[in-house]
Amino acid sequence: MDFKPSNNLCAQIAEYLSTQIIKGELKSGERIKEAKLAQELGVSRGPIREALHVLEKKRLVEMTPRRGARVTQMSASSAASLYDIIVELYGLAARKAAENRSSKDLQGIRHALKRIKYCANKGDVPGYNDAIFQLALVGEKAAKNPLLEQMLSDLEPVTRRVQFASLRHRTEDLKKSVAFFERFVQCTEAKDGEMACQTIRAYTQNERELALSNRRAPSTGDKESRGNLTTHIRRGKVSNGKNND
Amino acid sequence: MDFKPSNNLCAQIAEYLSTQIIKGELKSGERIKEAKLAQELGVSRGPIREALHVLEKKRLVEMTPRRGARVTQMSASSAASLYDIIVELYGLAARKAAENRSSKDLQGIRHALKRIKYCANKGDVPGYNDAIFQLALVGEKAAKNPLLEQMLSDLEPVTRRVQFASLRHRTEDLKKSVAFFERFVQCTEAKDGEMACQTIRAYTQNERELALSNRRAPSTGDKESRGNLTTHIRRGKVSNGKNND
DNA sequence: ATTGAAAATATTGTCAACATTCTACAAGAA
DNA sequence: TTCTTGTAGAATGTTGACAATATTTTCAAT
Repeated sequence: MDFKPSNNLCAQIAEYLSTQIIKGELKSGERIKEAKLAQELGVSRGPIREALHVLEKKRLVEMTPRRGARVTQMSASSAASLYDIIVELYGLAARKAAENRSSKDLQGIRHALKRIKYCANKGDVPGYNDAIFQLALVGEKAAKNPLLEQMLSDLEPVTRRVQFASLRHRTEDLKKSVAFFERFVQCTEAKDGEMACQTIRAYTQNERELALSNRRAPSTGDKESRGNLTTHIRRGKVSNGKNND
Repeated sequence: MDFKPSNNLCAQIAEYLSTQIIKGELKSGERIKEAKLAQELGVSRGPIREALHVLEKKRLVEMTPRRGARVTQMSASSAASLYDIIVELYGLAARKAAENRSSKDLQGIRHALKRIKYCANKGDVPGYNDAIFQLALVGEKAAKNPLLEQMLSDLEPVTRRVQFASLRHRTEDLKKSVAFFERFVQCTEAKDGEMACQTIRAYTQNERELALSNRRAPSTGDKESRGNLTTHIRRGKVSNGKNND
């Protein structure tokens, strides 16, 4: 029922940059110059600046006072750090979700599971990824912990980035993951928080191993060679083509 | 060795507002108007805006697109949410700290413990609180997980706010906490991560009970009655008194 | 050729003004 | 009286310009 304000120029810019960083088109450690970006996007430096702050909050860029913004470095160790944390946080979320879920939450969870299975069978990896985050979303809502929900959603871009950087997700991996999710949903139906927590922890640990074992090229680029962008972001009704994220 | 750039006007403003919110001088749900603040502090709206974004990242204010910024609401349930999370996160930090600490880290940890005991014996509650966060700081560093370190330090203001909102910390509570910390340091010396984790989890759970049982008045103020401020923040070399945080 | 300082350039920090949108209050009709 | 609607005021979003600072380049001296 809540329509997007859809006006925030800075939110649009943040979204745009976020995608660029996750997909690796902006490389680790690459510098982001406000003036240049402003000119390229056809906006002023104010919104750019705010967008960079948003990305800093999501840990996709790092800003140093008089030194500007750089894309956050993604190493194997930082990926390990991330997984150490989300093992705990997703585990907590799973426990709380199983304990506190309403019947309506359960519906949403079952629906998300169905979608995951569908994509896994089809071998649709991007769809599968989106479905996973969809399940995470409804699960977080079911956990009835707003702060946790916010923290995990703040962490989502980094997680996506790590996942994108690892060329995993062969069909067999997908099938294995589906088993975890099925068990999680069973626990949630039974309101068995402890078991749900263990299941999701095991799943996340498994993800961790997969992500750490096969990673893409380091891509620690310092040069600013990146696909020249022609998509100018304008306020108003322009470039609102994709609203589903 | 790293001196603060210490120039950031917006960082100073954020620090100032942060204190105001933690101490309850800016009440829950109170609206923060950019123009008014800018005039009061004698600066432009730009830095105010950025400071508000920083506070949003630290979850002390909430910003809605065309609706401005408000001080985040602090209820009993949000305090519970917070503790659910930091039980996990501090537990993880404790385990990693015990496992990965260097001997130099151990020195810092022992030093912090000594300070905690000193303040607890003197009954110096503010000093005790600072000492606790000092221990947390060196512990987080010892854990060798930069992301965790950052997340916990982002969470510190909210934690301080919750602690301030609960009028606990009778001397007996302090003593009890000290016992936890002593055990934690023993575990860290022995590099027993599992035991360190359990200890800190138990401590945090205990803190949670204390914080939730005795809380101050709700203070859900909507009126803008607040001590008029005369401390003008200026850029340059003014108000650089404290560099150690 | 190398090193150092100083000028030149580039980039971020800050400001004041304009544009847009929300809120509140009042006036009028049912 | 109560609900709707229009207008005035206030607050935020955005912009371009100026100031302060970091980085790079240039040039001279060893």
